[in-house]
Amino acid sequence: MTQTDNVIEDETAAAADAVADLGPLPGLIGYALRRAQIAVFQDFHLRMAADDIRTAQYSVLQVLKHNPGLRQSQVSAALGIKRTNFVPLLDGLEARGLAERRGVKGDRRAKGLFITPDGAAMLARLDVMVAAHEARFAARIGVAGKQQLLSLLHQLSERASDAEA
Amino acid sequence: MTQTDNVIEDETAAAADAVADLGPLPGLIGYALRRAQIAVFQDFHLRMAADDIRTAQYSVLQVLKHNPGLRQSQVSAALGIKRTNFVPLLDGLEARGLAERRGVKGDRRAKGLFITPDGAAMLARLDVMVAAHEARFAARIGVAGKQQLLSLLHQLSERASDAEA
DNA sequence: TATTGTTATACTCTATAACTATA
DNA sequence: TATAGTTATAGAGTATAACAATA
Repeated sequence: MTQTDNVIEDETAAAADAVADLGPLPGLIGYALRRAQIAVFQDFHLRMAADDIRTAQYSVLQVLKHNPGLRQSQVSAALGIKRTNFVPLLDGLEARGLAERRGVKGDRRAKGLFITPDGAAMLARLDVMVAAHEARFAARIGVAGKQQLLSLLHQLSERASDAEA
Repeated sequence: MTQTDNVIEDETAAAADAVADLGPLPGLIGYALRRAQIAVFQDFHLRMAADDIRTAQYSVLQVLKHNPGLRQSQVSAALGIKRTNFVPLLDGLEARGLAERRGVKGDRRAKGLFITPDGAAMLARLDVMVAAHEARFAARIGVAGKQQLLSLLHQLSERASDAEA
């Protein structure tokens, strides 16, 4: 019957551009950011699926490694995670023996967070995969391109000055 | 008594960098993308809050404007939204009189989507705010920086070639 | 049989209020 | 009275399975 020029059969991604006119969307920073983030995170999650680790969990392990004993609230704040949502996140890591809560001398309310030996071993393995993941995308834009990109992204996420509209 | 005025108690963002060592995270493309996307989308949502419009809704209105009569599945695919999740999204726009489903001649299963006059008027107003939003972030990185950024982001979200690892 | 739109459902992420035990 | 961690909960966003009508 109606045999339209149906080129791509990919249901979710990519097929987009060919089918419909997206208007001003591709020229918007936010739209391009979202698309790129989906592509990058998809690859990340695929590589981490075997170890059942998500981006937030990986980030927490990194912060614990670099800041042993930091208080729970400070860790969550450093990663932009609400302390209330951070509780079950850390529960999961602790239940798997990858992280640990310990008491803090001088303040019995607070808890200092630590990465366990098992967690450190896990993180070392993850870092290998993250390096491969990172290299994949760095290869697309080159070393100079990656530095340019990180610089631009950092400027976008910098706290807005009060002088701005 | 406790006069907690409208001063923003910045619990989540920004305070991060000073407190903790984030290790390799700031050097990762994915982490920088996520941070930038949060900053940009936060501004977008703040500006659109008064009109109760989200990014996905704005995107749909744009696609309907530029592709009147496109089938529902094609619109959702163009935006990377699963057709099953697209149903309630469009329901919302239709209930507000901003978009419309019409029958398609030749295929009584399909529905062609259209933006209504009210939707077009709404979109025109939104576009003014989106322009201001976009200008805010473009100002941070300059015109050349924005073009560089869009180019780099596009390269990252391009469909991976089979040649890649 | 396959496709279009739909319903139901579940899981993750994120956000708010309120509790506890300390300070 | 305020703070650190916690619980409960609700709302988005996103995922899969299955159905009815139609092709």
